[in-house]
Amino acid sequence: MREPGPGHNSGDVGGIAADRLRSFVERIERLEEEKKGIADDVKDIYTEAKGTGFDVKVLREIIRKRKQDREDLKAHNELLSLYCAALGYDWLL
Amino acid sequence: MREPGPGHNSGDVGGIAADRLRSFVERIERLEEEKKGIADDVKDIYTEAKGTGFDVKVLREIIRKRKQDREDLKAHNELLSLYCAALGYDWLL
Amino acid sequence: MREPGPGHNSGDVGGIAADRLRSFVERIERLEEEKKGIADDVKDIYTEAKGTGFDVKVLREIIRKRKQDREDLKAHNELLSLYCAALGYDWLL
Amino acid sequence: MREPGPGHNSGDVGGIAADRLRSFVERIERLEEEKKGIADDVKDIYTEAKGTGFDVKVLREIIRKRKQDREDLKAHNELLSLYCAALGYDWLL
DNA sequence: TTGGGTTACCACGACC
DNA sequence: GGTCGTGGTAACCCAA
Repeated sequence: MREPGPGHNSGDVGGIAADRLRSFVERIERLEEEKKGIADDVKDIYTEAKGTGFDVKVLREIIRKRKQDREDLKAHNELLSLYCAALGYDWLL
Repeated sequence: MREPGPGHNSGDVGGIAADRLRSFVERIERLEEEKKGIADDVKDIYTEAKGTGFDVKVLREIIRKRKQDREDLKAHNELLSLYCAALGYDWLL
Repeated sequence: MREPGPGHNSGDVGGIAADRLRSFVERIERLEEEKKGIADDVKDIYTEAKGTGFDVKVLREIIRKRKQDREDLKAHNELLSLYCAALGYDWLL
Repeated sequence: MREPGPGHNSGDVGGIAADRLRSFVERIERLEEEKKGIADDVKDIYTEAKGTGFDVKVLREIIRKRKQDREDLKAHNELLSLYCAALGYDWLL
């Protein structure tokens, strides 16, 4: 059949590469699913921690703080690199 | 050593199961990293789609709408039409 | 007093026009506060609209779309239709 | 004319209180405009500061840090209130 | 069980 | 094109 029925267009449709487009959609949705799975795992861990008697809110704060510390450190290092580069002190890194 | 040195507490500290807590933190941070990796992959796909000539914003809208419940989407669209009609904003649809 | 006490530098400090800088900070923070106040007012209106029975999400969508350029909106909608047609996702519109 | 022409509905339309709805839209858009005006003012100040020789990025960081300090302080005080309430030490505040 | 407040994530737009 | 800041949406938690 040269003209696929409704619900599944395989060639160009209105000048659009339908297959290509569908492929993008599927790849993205597949990854989004994976991501959601992981997010659920994280949630489970928080739940488990709570069940063990830990305060979830505090735990979240620890995770958050650690993350921002890492980011600050990263920013710091980048600045350092920048300055060293500007000063010709690359050997210092 | 019964009293671990600073920087690495292994037993109960102030009545807290430090190992346990550390384990939670590490598991969560590990998963968060994975999650970020996937998010980056998704971003790459959007970039690729853009390079192929697709409109990323429209693509995102399709992905977003597809993960909504069909009934909810239908109800939302109808309400939107209704409001626009009431306001004389039909050009907006 | 040539050497202002700690906590309030009025002249040049380390070659920096401290007063000037402080003035900028204060003016900005003042405006930011105003901005926040208005943002809160907006939120209140949405709440009020909700209380009157309107769907806030739809209302937000109208506001959002109205501040887009008409031509851009038209182009976007057309592209969306096109993609959906190509994918057989017409139910999504 | 009891039936207003297209573009301006004043009574109930499709069971919708059009006037009410339009009023919400207008109030919100009015405030959003004000907000934008203020945001522009802020931008101008940054521009002015830049013209005076200040590093805008650093200035932004100062504003940001001060804001988060205020928020941390707020959080701290709330926690303090909470604990005092829990302990019956309200007189301490 | 649901509604409302809070929080975190994510996408969009502005600026550089 | 890359970054930053902001706004919206959805998830989670608590209270009723």
